[in-house]
Amino acid sequence: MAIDTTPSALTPLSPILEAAQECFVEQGYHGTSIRVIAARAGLSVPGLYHHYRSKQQMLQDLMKHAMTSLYRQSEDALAAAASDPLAQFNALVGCLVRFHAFERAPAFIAYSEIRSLDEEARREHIARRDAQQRLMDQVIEAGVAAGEFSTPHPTEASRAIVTMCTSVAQWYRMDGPLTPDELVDRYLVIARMTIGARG
Amino acid sequence: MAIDTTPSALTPLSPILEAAQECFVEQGYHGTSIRVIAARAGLSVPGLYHHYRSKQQMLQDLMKHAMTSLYRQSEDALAAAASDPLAQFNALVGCLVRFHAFERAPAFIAYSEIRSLDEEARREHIARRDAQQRLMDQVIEAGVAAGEFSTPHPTEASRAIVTMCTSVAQWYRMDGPLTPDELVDRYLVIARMTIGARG
Amino acid sequence: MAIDTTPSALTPLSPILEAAQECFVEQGYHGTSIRVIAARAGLSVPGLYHHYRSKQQMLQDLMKHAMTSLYRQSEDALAAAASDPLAQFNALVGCLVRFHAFERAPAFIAYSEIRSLDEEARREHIARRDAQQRLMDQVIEAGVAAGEFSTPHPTEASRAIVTMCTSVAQWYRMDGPLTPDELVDRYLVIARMTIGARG
Amino acid sequence: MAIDTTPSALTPLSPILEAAQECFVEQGYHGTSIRVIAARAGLSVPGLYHHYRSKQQMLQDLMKHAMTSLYRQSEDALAAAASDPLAQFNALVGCLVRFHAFERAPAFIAYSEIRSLDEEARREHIARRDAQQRLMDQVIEAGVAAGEFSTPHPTEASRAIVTMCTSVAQWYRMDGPLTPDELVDRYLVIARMTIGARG
DNA sequence: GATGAATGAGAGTTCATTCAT
DNA sequence: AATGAATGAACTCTCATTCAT
Repeated sequence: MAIDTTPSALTPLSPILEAAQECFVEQGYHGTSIRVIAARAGLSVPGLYHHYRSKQQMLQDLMKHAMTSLYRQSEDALAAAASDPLAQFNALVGCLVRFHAFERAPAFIAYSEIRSLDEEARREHIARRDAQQRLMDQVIEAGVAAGEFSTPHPTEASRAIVTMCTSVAQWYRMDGPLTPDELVDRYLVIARMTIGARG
Repeated sequence: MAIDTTPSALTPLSPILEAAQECFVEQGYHGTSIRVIAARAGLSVPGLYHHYRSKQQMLQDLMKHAMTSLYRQSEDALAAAASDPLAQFNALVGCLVRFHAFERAPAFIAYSEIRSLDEEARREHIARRDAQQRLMDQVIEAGVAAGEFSTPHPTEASRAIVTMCTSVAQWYRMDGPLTPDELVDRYLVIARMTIGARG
Repeated sequence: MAIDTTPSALTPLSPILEAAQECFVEQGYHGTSIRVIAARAGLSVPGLYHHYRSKQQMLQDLMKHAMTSLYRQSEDALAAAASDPLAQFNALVGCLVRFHAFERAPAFIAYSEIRSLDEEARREHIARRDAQQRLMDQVIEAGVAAGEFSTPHPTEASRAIVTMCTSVAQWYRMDGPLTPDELVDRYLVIARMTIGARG
Repeated sequence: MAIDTTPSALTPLSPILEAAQECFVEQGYHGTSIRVIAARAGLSVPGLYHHYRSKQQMLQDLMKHAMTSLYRQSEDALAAAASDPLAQFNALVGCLVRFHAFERAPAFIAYSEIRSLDEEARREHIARRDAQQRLMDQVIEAGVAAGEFSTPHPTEASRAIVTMCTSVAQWYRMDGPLTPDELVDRYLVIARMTIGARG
């Protein structure tokens, strides 16, 4: 089974957002000061404010960028795969694992800084997260309906699988013992067992 | 299969730590000020310092309390269960799910505030977390060695299972659609499939 | 005619408000930084915030203190005077002149920083200012009704008289050529002519 | 007595100064940022600096323009009037009232932002203000010397009358209950009473 | 055992101003 | 003539922490 592990071509961030992203990963949103973001980006503080209205704005831009990127990649992966449930499942799990392995920083922030978002942005973010979860829910439901998957608890299994993929962002290192391809292969095997995929 | 879902008897926290815990869950360590902890605990700020050396101290106490509680409960659950791999696995997964369902706040902090710990405390915390992970690793390895579990990737499966249990702390509500017993039942089913437990 | 020019016993301000008041007079509200208030009061910046919620709060306290003091003194002066229109008029003008001569700083701020007040405080302040103006309006109306005052334009005369008294705060110096008694005497003469008081 | 209430033909301000003037009236000099002036004038910030050296420069230009306009109008009004004291007094008071009614913004700034001027500009401004006051002083002194005015305190009366005229800028509205002509008429009556003009 | 008062340091943000283009 | 981008300094305000009482 040939799996495309080409690094996902995430549209690049501005140097400022890149700096903010690194800081948020390392210290968290509230643990990061505007001053260290500016220093990391090689600008003065007002130089930074020339481009972004506030620290909160940077966080919102980062979160939106991460979630829409993941969603788009997921849609693309599903569209490119065969339409049978197992192929769809493989495509989606592969996409999730790759995203969280290759794009660790945005992926990490996307679920660790939800509470740091202002109310409205938080609502929007959660809506995006739920839409992302629904992609997996639907693929699994389709597989169960087709008799391809045998899990008795599709909803919980769906959540469990998304969670295990998401958590890759917390520990995976490209220079660690597992190549990206190996990582994806193993997670596909595990995920298929979790839902009781045939074969 | 009778599963004990008695709320785990976690040794109670001081009112101050209880207040700090709630704040850390809602706003994060860096997003929480000493003043709001004091207010929540019904004390003055110096009153709080009379009991705890610093905000960092509170975090360390909370993290240690959470991790040692979980570890002790895990040991107890394993000791109380039959010694065959499946029983041990069931006991450990059940313990994890229950802990993260009943003790959401400490469980949530235990993995969301790692980076907020001072260096030494962080090292200790990570050591505890790894020890906790090793419990699952060992149970799964034993099952695989005994031919009871069929997963080809025990290490990754172990991590995946711990992760799915841990994530319960993020969404489970006692007043939601699933009773604790149902929750544990379903996660046991899913986890056993994930490792390919026999039967 | 014996006029009591005892310095009005304005309830004293806290050292912080005293400092803020001086700064606001010299530099204006927006031209005054919290730091210079703190320095003038002999405190650190947070020391100042321990007592007052914000710079705006200091301004509001000062404005309210000034306006209520003036109003109370006006009421007292009117109550202590004979009830005939001229006596009432003399009492009120004398009170106004004395207040703006002795309490130059609060008096000056009370009309120079209205636009610096937050919306609600501004509404309240204007209500107090209007109530103060109404005291003069009523005294003059009574004198006109009684045939004691002959001005054909009581409303405008009332405003003009209050204004001329108010403006004393802008130039009068206790160590200047006019003693307070002389000042009051002259303004009484002028004000009585303005409304065409009999005799 | 025919009073000319033609709106005083103040030489027009540049759009930038016009914008600055409005801002200074609404927020004060220190409460106004260069950015909001630029926005109001429909220019970029550097575009604004192309025309004016600094915010202080704008203020100085505005203040000088206001004071010289008022002085020139006063001279013109005095020159156009008959030479007897009452006619001169009427002309000057009428001019003052009209200026402060028609040119509220410059008039308001001219006395509310004195302390915001740099030292040298402040000295010049105060000299202009004193010269303006002297016009009134002289007219009143002449009337007293001629036995036309009976005030025993010409200096204070002069200040009081200028103040009452000046304060028109703070409250008069062209769309309010008083037409400009009525306003001028009433203030003339009041002012003449204040100095005890004959007849 | 508890608190009102205080503080140095630093938070996010905006200031007036300049410069390369 | 005009602007996007940049900056040092300063803004209001809050931080974690301490100390005299």
